[in-house]
Amino acid sequence: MNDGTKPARIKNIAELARMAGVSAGTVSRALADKSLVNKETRERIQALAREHGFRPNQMARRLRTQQTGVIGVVIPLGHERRQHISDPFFMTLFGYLADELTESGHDLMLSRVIPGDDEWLDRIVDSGMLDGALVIGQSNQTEAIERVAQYYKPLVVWGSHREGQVQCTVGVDNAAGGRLAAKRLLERGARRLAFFGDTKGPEIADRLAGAEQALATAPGATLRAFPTHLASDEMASQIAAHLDEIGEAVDGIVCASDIIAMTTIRLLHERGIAVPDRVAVTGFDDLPLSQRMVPQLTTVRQDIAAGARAMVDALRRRLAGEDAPSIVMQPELVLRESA
Amino acid sequence: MNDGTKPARIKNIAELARMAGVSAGTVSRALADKSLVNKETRERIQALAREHGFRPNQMARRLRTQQTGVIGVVIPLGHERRQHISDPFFMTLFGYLADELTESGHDLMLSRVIPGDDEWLDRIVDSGMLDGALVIGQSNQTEAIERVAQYYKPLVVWGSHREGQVQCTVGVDNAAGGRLAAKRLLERGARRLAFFGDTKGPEIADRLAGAEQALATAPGATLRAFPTHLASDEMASQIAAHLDEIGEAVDGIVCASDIIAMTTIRLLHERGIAVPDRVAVTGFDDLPLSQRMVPQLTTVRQDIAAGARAMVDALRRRLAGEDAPSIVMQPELVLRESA
DNA sequence: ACGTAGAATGCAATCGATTGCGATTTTTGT
DNA sequence: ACAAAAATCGCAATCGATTGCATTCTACGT
Repeated sequence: MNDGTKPARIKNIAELARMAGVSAGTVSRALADKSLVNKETRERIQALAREHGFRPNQMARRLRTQQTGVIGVVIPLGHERRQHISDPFFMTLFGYLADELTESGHDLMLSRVIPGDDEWLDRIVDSGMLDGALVIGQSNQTEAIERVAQYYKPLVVWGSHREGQVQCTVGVDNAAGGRLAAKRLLERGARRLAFFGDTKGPEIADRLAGAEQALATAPGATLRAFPTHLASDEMASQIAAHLDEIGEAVDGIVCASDIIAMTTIRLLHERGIAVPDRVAVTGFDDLPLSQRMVPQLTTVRQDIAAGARAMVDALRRRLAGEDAPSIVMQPELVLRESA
Repeated sequence: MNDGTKPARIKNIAELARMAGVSAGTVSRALADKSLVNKETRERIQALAREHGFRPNQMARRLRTQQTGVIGVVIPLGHERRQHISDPFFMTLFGYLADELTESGHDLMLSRVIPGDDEWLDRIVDSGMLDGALVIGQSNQTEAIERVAQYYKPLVVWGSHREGQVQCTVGVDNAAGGRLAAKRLLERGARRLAFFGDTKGPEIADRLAGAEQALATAPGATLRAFPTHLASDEMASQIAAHLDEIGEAVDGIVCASDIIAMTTIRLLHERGIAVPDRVAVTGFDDLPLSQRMVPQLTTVRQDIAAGARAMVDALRRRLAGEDAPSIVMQPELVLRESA
């Protein structure tokens, strides 16, 4: 700004080397601060680089060193095309993952998946741009993931763990979570339950299965499942339709996510149906917003921060060549006002 | 699976070339599906590649072609270190950006910024890994961004536009938004206003300034600003402290974000203070959740999807060498229940 | 049968940084 | 003062794909 001689832009190490009167190799070593090169020249070169704002080309460095420092975060959109990525749960998990990964010096590349393609994950992990990959949610792509997991080690998946599975998953016991929610409703005296959620992916399917198991303890109780999307616009109208169909016939609703629960409560409120007095509602996830709403949400807590830590930890181990096993976390019922 | 001869893993184009009995160059062209190579050999090579699951190394391709197909999305954490990234507004914007960018065939790399460093943005844009960069929020880093914008063209920033600024920004007119919110409260009859928000970044500062301007139209009205963080944990206790300090002395609150508004309403509810009857509250952003809460939030709408589109559009123009100007969108007051 | 347009492929340079190894200089030991 | 050890530094190969240019081969016209 204050001196007219703006330093010429340097485009590569060779050029800097010429300016400094040394070889490219020396510059490379100097910039890496290796003790192999003389302290004085090292500092001189570093100063020169700083002065000209030179930074070595990462692409070349990565090609040569064969490691990228980049972790891929992949969100499969098997069903529900749009807006999935805006889902607060994924976003929150993603945020924590970003925190953890940047902390350990990794960059982070986001990929959404083009549905209808069979080799999406292969393409991502074989691209040679990634040191490892994190898959957020299995959607309906469990087999595709399983296939890749057989040959690609540094891969960790958020989702349900099935017996005999090769892929390393981190997630809560969704069935247990479903049981907790339904049990709570039954204990409050509800007998005619509904389940709102899309069971095409294994995770939500497990939650429904858990809720059904809980019924066994309460003779005469019933449960009916209503497919409900996560994409926010359709969700509201779908839920409205469900509520109309249900009428007075339900006194407890197990929702597959906090967002569904939130919308359900709002729609019940519009219809003048008191929550939890006439109908009790449970959520799933325990997002931050669930304690900020009115009424506060009774929900099944997944510890997202802990989950993110576990995923990154497992990935780190796998990057180091160890063999990290799957982790199944136990969900926890958080009692608040809605049920 | 059904045949024991698992195809050997191919690691580069040269190897595939040897197998196919052609040169590396031909393989490269065949994989790129160039008509320059004979249709038969082309298909033979493609089939061979598919069979062995070979995919060319992106790092090498990018080094050679000098373009990465990757757009950096940068979130500066000038103040408020932790959890900023989990802020729903940023996350929502980020989600839309991801949608837009993947749609146009770009990958997307996320970087959070190490505060206290002066050259964070230089490091990112000079790394040679990015075709362009999107900065989400200026925080208190406006000067650093401005400096980089002077030499790095493919850069678009979400935030406030100032006169004479080089950086290309996309954002709403925050002052106008602040005016809208305050005006609404005043029209409802409120006279003693409060503003909840952290004015260290230019965006929130503009909102406060706008609210103050609106006071001029209402003689005798007052406004007091209370610094309020966005990071969710401290926010609640800060707001609680503000409410205690305020007591009965306030009848309208302009909140700098929907999240702040949501928490404020919840805390007012706990204290038995009716919203909007005793105290009216406005939000800012119009996040999806603001229409899902009880009471629904009266808020200043930023069209996040349109903003994301505008950012990507400006970036695309800049990548093509054109000179896209800043965009200031007009905010819109959404009347619902809270004010 | 011969020259030549045109199609198909090979050759080798290139992108920019890293690094093993050898060459040169400086320092140390006696 | 001389040999040996240590400190510096340069050379050149390497990572893997792309691409301009040269070369070979085929086919066609006359």
